[in-house]
Amino acid sequence: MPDQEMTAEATRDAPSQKRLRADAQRNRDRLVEVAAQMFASDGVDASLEEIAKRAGVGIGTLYRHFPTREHLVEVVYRREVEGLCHAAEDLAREHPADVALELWMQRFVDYIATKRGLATSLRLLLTTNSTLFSDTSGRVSGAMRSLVQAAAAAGKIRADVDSSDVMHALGGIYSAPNTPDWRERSGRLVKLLMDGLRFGARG
Amino acid sequence: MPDQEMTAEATRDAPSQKRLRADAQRNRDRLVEVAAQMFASDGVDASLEEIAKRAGVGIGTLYRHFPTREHLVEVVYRREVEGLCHAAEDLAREHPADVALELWMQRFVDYIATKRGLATSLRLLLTTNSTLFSDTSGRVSGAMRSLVQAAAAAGKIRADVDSSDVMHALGGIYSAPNTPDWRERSGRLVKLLMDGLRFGARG
DNA sequence: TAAATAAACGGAGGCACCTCCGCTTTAGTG
DNA sequence: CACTAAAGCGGAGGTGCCTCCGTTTATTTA
Repeated sequence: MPDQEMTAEATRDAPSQKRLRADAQRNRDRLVEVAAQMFASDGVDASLEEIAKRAGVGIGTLYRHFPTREHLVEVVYRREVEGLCHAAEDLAREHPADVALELWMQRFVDYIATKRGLATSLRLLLTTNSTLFSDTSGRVSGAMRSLVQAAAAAGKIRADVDSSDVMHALGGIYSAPNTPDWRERSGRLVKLLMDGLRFGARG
Repeated sequence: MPDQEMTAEATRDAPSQKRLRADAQRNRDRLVEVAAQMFASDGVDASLEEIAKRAGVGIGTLYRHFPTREHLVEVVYRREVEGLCHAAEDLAREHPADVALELWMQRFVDYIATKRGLATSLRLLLTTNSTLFSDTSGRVSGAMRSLVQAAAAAGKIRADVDSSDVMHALGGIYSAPNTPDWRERSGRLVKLLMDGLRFGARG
């Protein structure tokens, strides 16, 4: 068996599959956009009919583009990761290396917040569609690595740390309970971590 | 935190929780009975309304007893395991040790068949409610162990095998694809295994 | 045995899911 | 442009989920 299922390949902005008609593309984009908001605010069980309505399309259109809820979740998730990785590049361009790293980590917290919301649905996806996990976690840690290395090379943070250590330090965010003050606590954790990283930097 | 959630404790026939009113107990039993059949034939996504109807109760009654689909699945699953373990004792009493073992393994195949049907829903349960898994897998392998040891002691099968090896041999059944002829193939596997076990027995 | 009360019942109703197919729009072609 | 085939749209409708609450029934008490 050459490839098993071909679940939801097209990441959309790369026209890898087939050129969509302009209106179809527009609708699809809006759906993903709205779904991302809804999933973030209401959890993955957000009503698909509501998503369709807010995107200004019929429920049929939603289902044509995303045959199951999981398809939609996957696309949103990939988009989230994509955004996170892009942000790393942009931040690196526009800020001093250590600031870029800090801002990115704050953004990472947002990302985790989304991911927690998606958790239940993702659990299913990640066991089924295991490439999804390796794909994305690889990309994310890659982004972090380049930020850390850049900051270290610029002397903005100490040189004796490995990006995987930093990643590991952020791990605390995952395991922390989902309390209402989770967001603030995580923010403080990032600041603290940055202090630790800056301490003893040569720059 | 002493105990986390207390999900669906009462296994029913042990009045561990609270004495139910006679009619309530009757309805509950019927629901579980019907659900077991329906899950087996239609998969875990069987319609709950249909289950209620066939059990001759209203949908409200079903939901009072089992607030979520998962609760119902869990009870059915536990009941399945219970039955399997009881069967081990009964068979051991009524048949020569090796025959008992063989019959039980055939029954084990049926059990797996159910479990596969339940797989999707169970996956969720088994990650959430981890005691469920350790509970049941312990009980099952315990039942198998006593059958194997009895047969070995009686000289009906060779003595140089461990029950965990037999368990492991049955593992092939799990991983085998879910083809239509799965049942027959599994049946033959059991026979084959028994031949292997009997070979060289002193009895 | 009759009355009182707590427990259980059941199904209507509201909401979400998803399919199906007649209608509309787009992107080519002459 | 006008025309047409293909692509896309959308929402009605059938089904299942789950809650809520007025009605029924088992059990207790007198």
